[in-house]
Amino acid sequence: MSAKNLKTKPVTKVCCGTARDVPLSERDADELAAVFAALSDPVRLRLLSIISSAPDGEVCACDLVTPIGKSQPTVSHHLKILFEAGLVEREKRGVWVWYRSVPSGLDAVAARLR
Amino acid sequence: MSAKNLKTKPVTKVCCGTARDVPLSERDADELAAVFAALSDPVRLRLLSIISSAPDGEVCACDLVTPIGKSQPTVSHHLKILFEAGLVEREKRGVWVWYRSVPSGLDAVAARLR
DNA sequence: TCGTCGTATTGATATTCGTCGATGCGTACT
DNA sequence: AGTACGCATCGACGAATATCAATACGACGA
Repeated sequence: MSAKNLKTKPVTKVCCGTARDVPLSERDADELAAVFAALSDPVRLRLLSIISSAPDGEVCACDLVTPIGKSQPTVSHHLKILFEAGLVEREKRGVWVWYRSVPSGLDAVAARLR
Repeated sequence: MSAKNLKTKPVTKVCCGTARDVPLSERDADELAAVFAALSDPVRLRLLSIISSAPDGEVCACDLVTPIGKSQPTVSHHLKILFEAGLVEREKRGVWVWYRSVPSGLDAVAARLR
């Protein structure tokens, strides 16, 4: 027997609830999970951290390989994942590619945790 | 040649910085990544959502299998991951196990995104 | 038009992860 | 004791992921 029968039926709120008042739809859960997946790797968190803490707000990809301590293809791979998740943006200037963080990307995630 | 040489050297702040002023250490990155990994699955996000939005603040595990639409071992597996990440707590009462969300767990994560 | 340099992509491999059937464990009821 | 039920664990399998060497792509300079 389900324990649900031992309690009064929960009242469904119609509108104006916060994120914690109504369960996530499967679609929303998929989208949120995709962003969290992009944040679930220590290398990507460190990349994002280095980029976000840059004095100029941007970092050349060439300056990311050494501090991360992984191969260039690996760093490029992680940067691509961050980019596709909307957490960083990139701009090619000459031979170099410069990465900037997208604050609204993190803010959107943080907002859904409250 | 590194692009770093084309710019003035960044000034290192000594204290009182926010999370975005100083890059994450590898240890911190590992810890943060572990929590994000727990949040990177749609099933776990829906479980957390259902538990957080419960009127009584707690949900019996027996009432989580059907809405999730996965097998009982799978749901149990995901609940274990949420538990070990410090995102939910559990209490066994008789035959049933009741799950509650741990708001401070999510708050700690949200705080590190700002 | 070469050759060089920075970056992205490809291919391959080892590891991790999500899922479920089967099983074990503990509790409650008869 | 014996049965039934809820939950966790185990074992196995397919899928996804992190990593790197090799290579391709583009832009610059000689």
